[in-house]
Amino acid sequence: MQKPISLKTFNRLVDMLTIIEQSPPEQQTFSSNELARNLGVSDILVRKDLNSIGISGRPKIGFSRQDLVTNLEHVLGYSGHNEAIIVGCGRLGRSLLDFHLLDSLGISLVAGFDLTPSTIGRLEVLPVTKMSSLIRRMRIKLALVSVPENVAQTVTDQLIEAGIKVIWNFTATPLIVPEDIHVHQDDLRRSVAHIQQHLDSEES
Amino acid sequence: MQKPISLKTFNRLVDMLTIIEQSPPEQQTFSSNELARNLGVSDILVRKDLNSIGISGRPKIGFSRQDLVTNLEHVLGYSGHNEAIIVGCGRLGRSLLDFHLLDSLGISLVAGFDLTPSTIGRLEVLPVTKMSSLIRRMRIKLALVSVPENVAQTVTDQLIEAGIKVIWNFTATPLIVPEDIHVHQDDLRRSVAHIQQHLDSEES
DNA sequence: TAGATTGTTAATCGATTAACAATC
DNA sequence: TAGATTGTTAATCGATTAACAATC
Repeated sequence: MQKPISLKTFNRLVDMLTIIEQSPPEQQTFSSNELARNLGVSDILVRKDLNSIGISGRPKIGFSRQDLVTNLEHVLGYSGHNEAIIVGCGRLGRSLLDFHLLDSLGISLVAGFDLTPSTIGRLEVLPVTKMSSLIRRMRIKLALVSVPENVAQTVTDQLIEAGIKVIWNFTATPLIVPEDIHVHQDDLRRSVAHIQQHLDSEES
Repeated sequence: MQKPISLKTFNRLVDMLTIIEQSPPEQQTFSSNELARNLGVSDILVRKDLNSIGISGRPKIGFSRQDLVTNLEHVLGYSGHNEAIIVGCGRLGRSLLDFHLLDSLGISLVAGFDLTPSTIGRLEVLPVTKMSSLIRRMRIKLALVSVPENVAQTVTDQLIEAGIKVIWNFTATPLIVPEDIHVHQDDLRRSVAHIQQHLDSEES
């Protein structure tokens, strides 16, 4: 009966894994204090977070690298490799397709879909008419959506109908989906708003 | 003596503006309930958020579109247009350069920098040696950083030295900066982690 | 007026921190 | 042992919600 971890804790755990991966490989232990400094939070919070997913440290020593990496990767689901498709291959879609960072994080795009077929890099862009059958045939569960705003909901409905379970939405349109489907909203707009606010305060 | 708005409120305000912009232009008023449903939060919270930035509604009527748009744009800093540069024009950098969504959100990239000069679309990629002087000459305040992890901190130091005040960090390296510099961390890794977790739970 | 919707004050809930005991 | 670091329990803080009064 583990209680679910909060979004804030989850995000900090992702950041901790990043910090550890970027540390020199010979460093075998990390104190909560060291992680806390890098994260910009308190050491108590780091210990709480780690304890909550079953990682415990040793007094006077800290947390072992091995332990941290194994557990964090497990909890964060980094072990698996997932196939995905992308719908809408305009400018944004093309950027994402060409975006090998996704690869390195364990997501591989197997096909793109658009009204007009083409090829981008080594990836085929197929006509939307073939979308549903490919999703079914390859049992794809993840779709990136970067279509024009006015068709976002229609495309979403088709994706779900075909068996997609997780949607990464790069449009600004809030998508309406059934309970069991998860939408991850890209927050470029939020990012830009934050940045602009800081720039504004800079000028004044 | 306005008290500063919280990050969560800020994010909801961004989303509210998006919802309003996407609604049919003839819709002149919005009830807190309607906005709340679209945001997936309670109506009370929507009113609290709006009140906190000085927007008030009218009982039985709701909030006026005009009022919402004007105030939200002002608070969120959408009015201005900001120039930025990008350092590191590898795959990720190129995607960002070609990413006209940034334009539409009020950020225009004026130049890219890399070890080897080139041209991407209509944008010049200049050698890094010219970076500092251009930042000074054009009084650029915002830089997007998408360099290899191992030079991220060095590049950051140069940027700050040249007068950059806000850094949008697309590397995973946590950047160390003075108090008065703001770093906005891109959270692609967090996004991917969230998505993978949902995919994992789907499989079980 | 009656009904709908806003705004405010108090209550609740969850996340963070403080204090301190436990342990290597 | 003494010192450093973890882990736990209680206190604090902030954000959300509930209840209800105000108003068009």
